[in-house]
Amino acid sequence: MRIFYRLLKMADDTVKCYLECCKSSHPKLPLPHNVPVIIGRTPELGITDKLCSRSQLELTSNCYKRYVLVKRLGANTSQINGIDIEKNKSSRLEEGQDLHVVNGKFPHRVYFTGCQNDTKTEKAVVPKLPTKSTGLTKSDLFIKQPERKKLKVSENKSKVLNSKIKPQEKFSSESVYAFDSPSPMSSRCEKKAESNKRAPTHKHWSQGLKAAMEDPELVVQEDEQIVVIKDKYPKAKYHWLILPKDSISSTKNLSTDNIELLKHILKVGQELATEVMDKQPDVEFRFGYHAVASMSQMHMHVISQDFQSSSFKTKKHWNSFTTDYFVDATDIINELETGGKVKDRRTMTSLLNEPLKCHRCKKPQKNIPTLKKHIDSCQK
DNA sequence: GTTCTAGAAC
DNA sequence: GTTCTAGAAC
Repeated sequence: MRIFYRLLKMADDTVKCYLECCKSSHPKLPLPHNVPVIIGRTPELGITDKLCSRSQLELTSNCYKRYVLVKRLGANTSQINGIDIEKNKSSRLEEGQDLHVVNGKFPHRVYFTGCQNDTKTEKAVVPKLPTKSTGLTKSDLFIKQPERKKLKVSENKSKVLNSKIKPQEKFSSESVYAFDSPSPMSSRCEKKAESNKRAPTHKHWSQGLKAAMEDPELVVQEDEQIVVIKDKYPKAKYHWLILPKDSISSTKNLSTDNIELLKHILKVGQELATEVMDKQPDVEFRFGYHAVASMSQMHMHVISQDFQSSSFKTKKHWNSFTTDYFVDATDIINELETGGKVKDRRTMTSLLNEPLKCHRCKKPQKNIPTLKKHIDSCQK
């Protein structure tokens, strides 16, 4: 037991957790290890939206295991990576995941710093805990936020990094979707964490696209609004993803403000497809979004309809691109233009278990190998 | 999202 | 026996 408490103390001494506003609307908020911190419609967070409860969420960090438990107390929904948190239930929030405090608004993230000796973190003195015994208020938790580094702005002109479009069968075997961007921890602490299997330093797999967006091996084109990447596991001869540079975790968080962006994404996708079809008129493309995407950071698929790829392996792969689970980009745009929001499609996940059938002739298929043979020859 | 693998299906 | 899949783990 003593060892257990010593380990907990070590975690508390060396790793600190902070809640950061993605829009920099307020200073970062320390989340002391294992101490529930309540956030909501308070002056400290700058949230005035009445749909947000004053006690919307209870956050309890685990600095040792590097995650935060998020319990929803408020009546309206909160989301982690676009997925609703049920009332009075706790969901796990990991570094890099998006936490929307209410109704897809007020994006925040958590991060963990390394040790106290780390020069990047030494200014971030963790205040005393907001317990009744300390008598401190929530505002006591706020501290001065270091100035953010300005990001480089891309050139205005669309930049084609790899204009020669080839079928996507020869990708690097490097793990592109594994998190590999710089950690805020110092190298000394990285080594320390690396040696501790129970304190993983990598981000959740669902954050892999964000790293992929910065990988020159994958990026084929970009402009000031979007990035086009090759899908690392293409499900057809041609399969790209187009992602906005602004942080938008899923289609569910879209508003009418994003209509022009969505039209731009579609236009870029259509131009890519046209480049292929000019040389191969028989190649067909679709442009769309998964009803419920697994990977964070909204992305539109540009995918040829041959489905000839060694990465296409499962019923889920097939149904995600050939049933209504694949939502045409034009449908998403229309929904925003007519209703101001995107339909909630969470119930559509059942489509992923539908029996296999050919997307052209609709003939049922026994299994994946049979389906693959069939679609190679089916002309409808 | 992928990988791995036990057990079902053949 | 081999092939295939679904679900757990990551």
